[in-house]
Amino acid sequence: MVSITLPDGSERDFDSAPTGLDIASSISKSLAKKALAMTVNGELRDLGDEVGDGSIVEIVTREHPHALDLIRHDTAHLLAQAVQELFPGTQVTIGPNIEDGFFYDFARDEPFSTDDLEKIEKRMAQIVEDDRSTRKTVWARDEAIAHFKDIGEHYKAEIIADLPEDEEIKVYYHGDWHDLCRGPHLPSTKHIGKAFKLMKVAGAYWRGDHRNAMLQRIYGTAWTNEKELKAYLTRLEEAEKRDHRRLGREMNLFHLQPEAQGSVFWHPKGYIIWRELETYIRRRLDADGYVEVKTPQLLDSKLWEQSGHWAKFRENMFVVPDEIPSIDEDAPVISGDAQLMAIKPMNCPAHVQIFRQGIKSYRDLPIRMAEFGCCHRNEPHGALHGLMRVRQMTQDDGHIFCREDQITDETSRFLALFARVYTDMGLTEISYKLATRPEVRAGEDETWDRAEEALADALRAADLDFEFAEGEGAFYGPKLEFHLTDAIGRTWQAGTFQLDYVLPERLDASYVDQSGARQRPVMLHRAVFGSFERFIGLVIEHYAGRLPFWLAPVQIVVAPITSEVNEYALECAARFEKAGLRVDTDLRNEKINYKVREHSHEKVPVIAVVGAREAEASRVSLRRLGQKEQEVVGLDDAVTALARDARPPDLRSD
RNA sequence: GCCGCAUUAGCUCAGCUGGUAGAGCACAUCAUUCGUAAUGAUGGGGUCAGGUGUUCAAGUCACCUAUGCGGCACCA
Repeated sequence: MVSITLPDGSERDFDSAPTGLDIASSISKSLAKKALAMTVNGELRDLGDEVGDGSIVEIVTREHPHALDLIRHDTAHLLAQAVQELFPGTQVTIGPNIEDGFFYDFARDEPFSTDDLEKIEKRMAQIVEDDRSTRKTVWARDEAIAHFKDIGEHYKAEIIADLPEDEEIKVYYHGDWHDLCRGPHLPSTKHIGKAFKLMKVAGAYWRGDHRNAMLQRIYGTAWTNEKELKAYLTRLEEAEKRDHRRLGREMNLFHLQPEAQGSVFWHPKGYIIWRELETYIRRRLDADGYVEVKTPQLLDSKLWEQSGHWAKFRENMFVVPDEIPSIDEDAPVISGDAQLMAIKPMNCPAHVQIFRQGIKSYRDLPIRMAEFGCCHRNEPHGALHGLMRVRQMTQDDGHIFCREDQITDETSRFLALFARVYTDMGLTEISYKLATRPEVRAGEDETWDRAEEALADALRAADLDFEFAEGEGAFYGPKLEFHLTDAIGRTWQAGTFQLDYVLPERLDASYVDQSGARQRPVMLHRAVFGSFERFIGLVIEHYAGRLPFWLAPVQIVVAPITSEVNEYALECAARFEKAGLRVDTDLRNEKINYKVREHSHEKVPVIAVVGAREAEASRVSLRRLGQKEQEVVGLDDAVTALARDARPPDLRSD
């Protein structure tokens, strides 16, 4: 007798160990039909698995939270199956689920075209129609390796060979087609449904290593029903509309061009956002005890050799010979024995140079040194992306030189600053990561233990949920990373906080302690925005271009209804401007509908419409972006109210 | 950097199997003075990313280069 407990607490008895399907059938016929898989004591399993006595079993149907993952993974198998039927000789590799879908990597000499995707989709639909049933088999390791080698699936054979010794080697059949897989899977292909779509083809390295062969990755999405699929596709379209590259052009904020790839041309309107952010963060830093500095753009390569950057990042630095180039056309421009300079890719070594001037006492610490430092990094072409990944960037950089016993306080202090700024910006969806020691690193393990623990403690003290990014720390110390997500779902690091014991050593920074002995300070690298470029990109996308009033490049447009009141419109604009507001007037001979439409598209927060009635009574009709209602108020009141609205968040007392 | 795709007017895009460029918006001019998301008419504007080749003939085919896009790798 085998006894099974259902989620509602009821028990069912079977003569012998039942399968999930047996259990579902014992409950109802319709449940057996709908069943996709089951959980046994909380673990997701195949419906065909036998269940032992005393287990708690839940039948998983399409409505179950696990269903979507199952469907997506089955769709990945479906894709692989269709590809191998249509393109014999193609090898399968891996095909995991990802956010909103899945991918599958294939090894094939010919690239897949967009037309191929359509063909593959059709074949996938056919296989679903065929309702091929799933069968799980367990293989002996050697047998499995030999088999996959035999059928020309060398990547699979490699995967099996690398599986842990105790791992069961499961091969799933969907009809005749089979694949190595951990499972579980749906009972048959028909359960996948129709709500899937292949999205794109891309290259990807085998095992994520650029030294390996490049495979062809097909991305797809799958949902439990077609309505969800449609909603997802709509979501993608909407996301595209808030892409900062598109809004940057539409709102005339900035542009990029081939002659300066990866470096931004900031237009007047875009640069207003920059300036507002800069003066804002400068006030925040001043208030938080930072001193601001400015350091050279071009520094001798010797300094970079000493700091360790030359060895690690030489390829990504812009290097300049310190000599006058030859004007003789036949002679090489650079003689070859010139001393090399590098355009700074970061500010830290320069800040250490300032720290090193004079003798520092333990009483001087911490020193919080800030710089809006313009850095250049020769990023690979394929990495460049709008404002998010550029070659010239300005960091809101800062380095805190402190004693080891001050690390915890300084970390907490930074987290508090960070929280204030991001709250002010309206950015709430932040993911926190603690990047720990990489394999290749400097420093003792004990030091790393202390450093990682200090950062983790500070995060916990600030009550922040975070995840570990194992092995992703810098070579000199662990990092806190603060990530934001862009319109198309990619995450970008914005702020960062890094502990560094190495650079002070390499660049010989020291202070004098209470006993008069020289000590190494700890260096904390930190940025709140990260870079102005990326941060502005993220802010634009976060607000879909509808920036908060204080950041809006043009805050008010005064639009007269007829030319009769142009004078009055100019007078209003002058008043707004005098109150420090950024205002435009639109005196064009156009209908008010036209003007409202256009400035709404430009995402101007307030349109002040004036006609004869307003001019008569010294009033303005205010229309806020996205609202139809208007508010007719006296000009004086409008000026006062809008000037109040325009205050940056840190200058508001109410 | 790697794989794939793209590059046509300021923007968004047509242009079938090669016969020598088209729309909408924008812009300019004129008319219109019209109360909250497009007034009408007229007009100007392109060495079809750059280069080389195939061809009687190339926006269209091939190759190279550049840039962009989607991924991958990288990211102090």
